[in-house]
Amino acid sequence: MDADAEIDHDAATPVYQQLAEILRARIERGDWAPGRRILSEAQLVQTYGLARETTRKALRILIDAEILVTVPGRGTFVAE
Amino acid sequence: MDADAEIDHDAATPVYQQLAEILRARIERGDWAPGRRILSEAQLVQTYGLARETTRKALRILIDAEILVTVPGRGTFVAE
DNA sequence: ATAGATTTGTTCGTATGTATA
DNA sequence: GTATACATACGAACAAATCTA
Repeated sequence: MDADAEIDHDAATPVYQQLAEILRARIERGDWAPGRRILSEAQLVQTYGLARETTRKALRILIDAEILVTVPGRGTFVAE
Repeated sequence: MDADAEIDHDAATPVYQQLAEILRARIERGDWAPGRRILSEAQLVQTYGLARETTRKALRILIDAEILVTVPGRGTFVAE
């Protein structure tokens, strides 16, 4: 999945997996350095035109992979 | 929506839309004149028994309609 | 002058209901 | 029937701006 790819609602791959791969690619590309805060859930919802739950499902994948860390009230950060 | 109406959690209309209409009616009735500060979010939460997010969603509708204006640290005001 | 309270702004956490593929 | 996706709603915490004692 390319970092600049857009969400394809008709694709066989679930939307939340697509978003997870897009974000993973953006992090690998260096859009956000380790320790930096990425887009908020609300911003991701707006940017990619998805529901919040779907966005969170994508984030969950990267959190489980220890690529991201979330901090309540602060945001979501690239793991260091 | 009447200015004295109460929130109906079982109605088809979302709660935040109900509150927006109640507040719109109260403003039209003259509960607060243009330029005056309305209830704070915390007071609205208490008065109508809603979550803050729901209250803010109602306010957002009236802000987008240019009926209300918010000022950080000061409050929410009727547009002039 | 500053410490605390108030108020809006932002953010993640959780749960439920509905619709669709 | 299950997984996916969206919308709504409540909860909790942190932050910044403003006002007051």
